[in-house]
Amino acid sequence: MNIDQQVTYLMRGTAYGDQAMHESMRKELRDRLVESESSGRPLRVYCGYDPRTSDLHIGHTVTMRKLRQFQELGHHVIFVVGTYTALIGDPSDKDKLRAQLSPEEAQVNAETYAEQAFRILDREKTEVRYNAEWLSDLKLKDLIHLASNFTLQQFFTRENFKKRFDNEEAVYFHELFYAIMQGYDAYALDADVQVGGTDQMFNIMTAARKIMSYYGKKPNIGIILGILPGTDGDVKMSKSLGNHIPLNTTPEDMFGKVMSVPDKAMSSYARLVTRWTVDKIDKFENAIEKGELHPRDAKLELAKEITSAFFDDEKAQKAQEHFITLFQKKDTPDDMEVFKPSGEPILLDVLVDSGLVRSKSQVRRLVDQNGVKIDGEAVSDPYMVLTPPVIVQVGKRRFLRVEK
RNA sequence: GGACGGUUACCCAAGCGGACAAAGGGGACUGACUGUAAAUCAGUUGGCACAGGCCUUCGUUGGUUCGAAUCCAACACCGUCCA
Repeated sequence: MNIDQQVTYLMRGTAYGDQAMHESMRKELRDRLVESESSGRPLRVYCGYDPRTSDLHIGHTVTMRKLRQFQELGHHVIFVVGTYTALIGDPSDKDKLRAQLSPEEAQVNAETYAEQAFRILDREKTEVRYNAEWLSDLKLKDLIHLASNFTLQQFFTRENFKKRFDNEEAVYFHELFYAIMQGYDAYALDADVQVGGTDQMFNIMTAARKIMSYYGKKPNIGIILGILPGTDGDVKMSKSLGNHIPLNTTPEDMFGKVMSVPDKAMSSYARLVTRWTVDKIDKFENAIEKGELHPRDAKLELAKEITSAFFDDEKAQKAQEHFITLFQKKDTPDDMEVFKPSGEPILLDVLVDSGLVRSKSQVRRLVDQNGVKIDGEAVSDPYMVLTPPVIVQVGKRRFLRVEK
């Protein structure tokens, strides 16, 4: 790739919400890439991750994929685990105070976090750092100096703080440190580029750049990426909103969850979580728009790519077949859980004992709603005695093979 | 330190002595439909009991009352304002 192609590649999926800012970042990135090429010094690229959770979803991987791209182009990637910033909790994307995390919790999460990240990043080429390494050494006077770069007005023009302030909700003093600490990370790492979501705009574009200039460094370039919507297609993917696609799941589940994303969100998914090139994405979108590609087939393609990116081609292929048998042909899947009842195989007990349904009342409701099928036939009596081997289906996608 | 306000099911939130297993919304689940687990429409959403019914749940503990999510007291936690 030549420099301009690299710039296009690296700017893919970015969202600055402001054309001028986009242009200036594009230009700075280009200059820095040129400089790197002539000096032979790879750029130092980093992104920080909050170890608040260890259960990653594909929304978290948007930035990782971007880091991976830098890696492919030969730059140095630093994966920063915010063990120290986690003591505060990023207030950026919340209109509520976040719970603080103990150092022990943060550490445990951090390890599983990094482990999952290597499904995307090249382990050999990734430097993992914990920001406690440098932040815990800061003295009060350092903090005072750092803080002197910011005004309260800057913080309170940020929407999330302003909203809380106006609603007379608590805004804690320590929350203001978050941006400062993150800015210091960039300085301590001597970063050329910092990657983050649009919710990190202030932390990256204002805090980090200011602090770096303050210490006489060249400010880092912000690669601000769009936010991946959740499976509802509207709001940011997050576990607490229940619209997430976890990384630690089966290929079948991941495939199905992508299929359940509304059509309107397909383009965000294509840009943010696939390995497709800019060209490929353009073609993909055009084909849908012109009606050459059926939205259903487009989504199948998307789901397959995404599943394959996190697993592999073979598993993605299987997941797709599984999906088609189950939902398009409405057949039963090949592999399903097997349960061997201990006593008399009464339907009600089998469903509860096998863990397929939570309670007996729930089973009765499902039976009333025609939601329970035995070998494809809807059941009306929850007390019926099964004659194994038999296949019990609950709803559309829960199956159980009952054997003797 | 003072003055208020809050704590309700998975989440948000109404209820302010009996009609409360507790409105409404979100989520989730089921069915119909379809292009999919999309959209739309309908239903379900504490547990046990084949029904009547029983049991547990409205921050905690105690009290008032025939009867408490609702009233009182203490405690815990959360918040706002004043100092």
